[in-house]
Amino acid sequence: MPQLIWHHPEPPGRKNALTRAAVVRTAIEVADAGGVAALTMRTVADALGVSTPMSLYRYVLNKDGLVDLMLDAVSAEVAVPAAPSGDWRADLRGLAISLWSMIGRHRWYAELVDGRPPFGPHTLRRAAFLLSVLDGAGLSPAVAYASLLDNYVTGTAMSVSRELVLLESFGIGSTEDLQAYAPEMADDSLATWLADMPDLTADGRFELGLDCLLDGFAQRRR
Amino acid sequence: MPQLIWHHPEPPGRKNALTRAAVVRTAIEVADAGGVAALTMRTVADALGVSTPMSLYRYVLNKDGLVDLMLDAVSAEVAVPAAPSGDWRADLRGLAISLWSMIGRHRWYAELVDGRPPFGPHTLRRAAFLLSVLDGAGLSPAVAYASLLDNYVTGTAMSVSRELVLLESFGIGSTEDLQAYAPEMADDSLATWLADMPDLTADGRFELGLDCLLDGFAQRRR
DNA sequence: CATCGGAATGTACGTCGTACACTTGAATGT
DNA sequence: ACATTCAAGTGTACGACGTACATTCCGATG
Repeated sequence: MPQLIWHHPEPPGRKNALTRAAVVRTAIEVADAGGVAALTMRTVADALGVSTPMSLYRYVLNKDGLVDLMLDAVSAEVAVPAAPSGDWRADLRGLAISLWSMIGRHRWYAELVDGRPPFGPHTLRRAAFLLSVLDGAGLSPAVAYASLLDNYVTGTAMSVSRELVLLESFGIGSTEDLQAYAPEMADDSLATWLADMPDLTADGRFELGLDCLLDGFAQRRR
Repeated sequence: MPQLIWHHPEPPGRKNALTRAAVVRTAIEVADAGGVAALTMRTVADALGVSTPMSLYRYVLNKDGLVDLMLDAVSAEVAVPAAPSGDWRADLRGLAISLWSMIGRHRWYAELVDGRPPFGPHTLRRAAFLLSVLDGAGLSPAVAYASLLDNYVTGTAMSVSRELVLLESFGIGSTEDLQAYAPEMADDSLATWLADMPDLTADGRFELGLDCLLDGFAQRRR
């Protein structure tokens, strides 16, 4: 049974040693800059100025622990009101958009979050608020709606983030590029694909889907 | 600029050699049985009975190529009607559910699909049908709605699949287990989490969200 | 000033994808 | 029928990964 970082308090330091917070902060910077692929114990150690990755293990238990801490650290950036406002739809929308914009700053979040148990303190606090809003809105079982919402946000974010990586690594910047990769796309309705693309920002797509989902929620209250 | 497998036709074989189809089929079996983690050039080579992973490279170019071929091969399992039926909602629902159930048979699909460009022939055929249904339904820009739908399906599948892995690897099977991992969850509304869980199948959650989304679509036709 | 122990290091192992050189044996030309 | 060719499969090796384990270093304490 794997251990979780939440059971391992940071060891007390004697001098100006490394800090768990410093390790996590640096790891986040590394991942922000280079994506999940760049997040390596070695790169983080290098960025911290320590000479071997082994130094980090004292503070973060192992790489999964580091990831858990990173996930929870950026979770702290999503705004969680103290109590439901009474307008369930605004609360849900705000929560989702806040999560979405946090992920925009830390694209690696969407790729990592589903791979780890969601037991960090900030994560739990946000989940508690979400459930209470849903409960107050008469949407039950609340867990179902909560996971719908979260899955929608992280699923869309993941897809967008991967899309960006692909566009970049394959250098697809025009219709011609695309046709070079997929000649079959020239015919049929697929040709209209890119024609619609320009004014379709990721944010626009996200909010469209979010509002669709919330419409569906509205029709299922009781 | 990375090459794509679609530009590399299978090399002609002289005797009863390996086949691209055999490699892909075996790789799918490996991934079905052991998940993404088990999908290794070496494990596939072993399963095929060849002695080194290098033998596969003649047929699949590299691991990304193998993944592309696997993704497209299982894409062939989702039923794509020849033409829209006239009932856009039924068409969309059918397409989404068909994709969902395919992913149920090949859980690795959701984890890999967003990491590769979607240019396989079956994938393109399905996309073309999806776009034509959306176009006929007056949902435009069709690409936006198409990606919403696909992201919803794969996002939910990914989340469910990861959830299963977590449940298994952490052995969380009861409320007590959960509390052992996250003591804070005892208080607040979080306690109700597991209480609702029992009769919440993954399929149920999926269809609930799908219908919410489609409700939202319905309100946006023109 | 000696010693103790926590902090950081260095080395090493097994895994991954895959580059590259090599062997082997069936199909081909005469 | 035999020699030649070249594709199919093999073997070895490299750099990167996570991380186990033993070792060194150095500041705080007796």
